[in-house]
Amino acid sequence: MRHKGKTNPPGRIRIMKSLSDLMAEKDFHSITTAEIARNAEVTEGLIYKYFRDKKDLLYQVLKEHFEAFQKKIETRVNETGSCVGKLDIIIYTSLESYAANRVFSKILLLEVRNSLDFFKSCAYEMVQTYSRTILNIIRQGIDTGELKPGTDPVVLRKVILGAIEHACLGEIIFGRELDIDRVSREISSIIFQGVKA
Amino acid sequence: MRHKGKTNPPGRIRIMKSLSDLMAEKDFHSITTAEIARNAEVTEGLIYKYFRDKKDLLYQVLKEHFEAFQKKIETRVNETGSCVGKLDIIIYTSLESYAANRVFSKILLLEVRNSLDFFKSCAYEMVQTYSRTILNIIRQGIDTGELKPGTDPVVLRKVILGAIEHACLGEIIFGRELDIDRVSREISSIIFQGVKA
DNA sequence: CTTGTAAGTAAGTATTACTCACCATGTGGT
DNA sequence: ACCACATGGTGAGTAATACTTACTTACAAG
Repeated sequence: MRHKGKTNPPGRIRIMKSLSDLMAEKDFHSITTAEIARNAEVTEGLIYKYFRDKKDLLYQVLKEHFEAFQKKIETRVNETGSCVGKLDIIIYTSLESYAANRVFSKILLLEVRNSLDFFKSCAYEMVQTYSRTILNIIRQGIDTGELKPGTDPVVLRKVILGAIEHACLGEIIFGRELDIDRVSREISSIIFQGVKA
Repeated sequence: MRHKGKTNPPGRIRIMKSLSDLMAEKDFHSITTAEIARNAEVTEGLIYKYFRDKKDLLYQVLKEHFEAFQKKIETRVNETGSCVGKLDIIIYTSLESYAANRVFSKILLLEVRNSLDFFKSCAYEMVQTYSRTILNIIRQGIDTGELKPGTDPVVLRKVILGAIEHACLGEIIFGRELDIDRVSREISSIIFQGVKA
C-alpha cells in the first residue's frame, strides 16, 4: 500500500534531503536508489512507499525549491509599479537565482526536460505559475501603453524566458562565471530598446 | 575489438536508422538497446561494435541531422548581405527546421542536455559551428554600424538562440502548432526594434 | 482489547546496458 | 595455394539497477 500524503514522516523527509544533497555531487541519472536510501539511512523499499518512482521523488524535491523561488519573485515584483521595471526585476532575479543555486538550475535546465513526465508533474505546475506571472505583466504593459501595441505577449514571454535560460547555460554546463548585473542589464536593453541602430 | 570508422557497414546504418525511428515514438531513455537491435534486425552486441555506448549512438544520429541543417543555414545566409537580414534568415530557418524535423528537435532541445558527455561529443561541435556563425554575423553588424555600438555580441547571441529554442519548446513537447512566419517575424521585431513604446 | 493503519524492513525479481568469446567471409602478401 | 588478419556479425552471458511484495512493529481510536 502506498502513502496517502496526509502526513510527512521523518523517513520521507530524509529521503528528499538525501537526493537533494546527492544532486550537488552528480547528475540525477547516475544517482542510484540504493545510494539515496543509504544516504538517508532508510531501506530502499521505503522510497517507493512515499514516491511512485525515482522521477516522482525528483519532482517533489524540485517543487519545494520552486515554491521558494516563486515567492521571492512575487515579493520583489510588487516593489515597482512599472511593467518594464517588473520585467527587469524578473530577469535579474531569475539570473541571480540560477547562479546562486546551481544544483537546481542544472536539474531544471538540463535534467528534467528529457522526460515528458515532468510536464505533467507538480514541479511543472510551479514553472507554469512563474510563466503566467510574466505573461500577466506583459499584458498589463500593453494595456497601459508601456509596451508597443501589437506586441504578441506569448512570443515576448518566449523571448524573455529563452534569453534568461540561455544566458545561464554556459555557467551551468561549464561552470563559467556570470556577471549578473551586466548580463541582465544587457538582456533588458536588447529586449526593450532593440539592437537595430 | 571495436570498429575503426573506416567503412560504413549495413548493420551500422540500420542501427542508426532504428534509433532515429524509435525516437519519433518515445524518449531516448525509455528506448532499450534490445529494442534498437530488434528494430534494426541485428543483435544487441553489434551496437557496441560500432558505438561506445548508447549515448554515443545518440550523438552520432544527431550529428548527421545537424550537418544537413548547418549546410542549409549557410547557403541561405549568403543570399543577403545585410546583417539584420542574415539574422532574420537564421531565425526563420531555425524555426522551420525545428518544426520540420521534430525528432531531431526533440533530441537537441530535450534529450541530449542531461549528460555532460554531449558537450564533449562530435554533435556538440556542430552546435558550436552554428553558434559561431551567428556570433560572426553579429560582430560584422556592429562593425558596419547596422547594429547599435556597445551591444554585447555574446549576450545578443544568447537572446537570439534562447528565443529560437524557447519558441519551439511548446510545439516539441506538447505537439502544438507553430506559425513559423508570424513567430519568426515577431521575434525579429522584438530583438531588432525592441518592445518599449 | 481489538482493529486499522502508518512507518519501516528485507529479500526478492525483471530488466537493462554492456561484455566477451566465438564464427564466417573476404582479401592481400608471400 | 596458404596463411594471417581485419571486417561484419552472433548469442550467451553478467553486474547493476529500479521497482515489488510479503512481512513486522508501533500506536492511536473506538
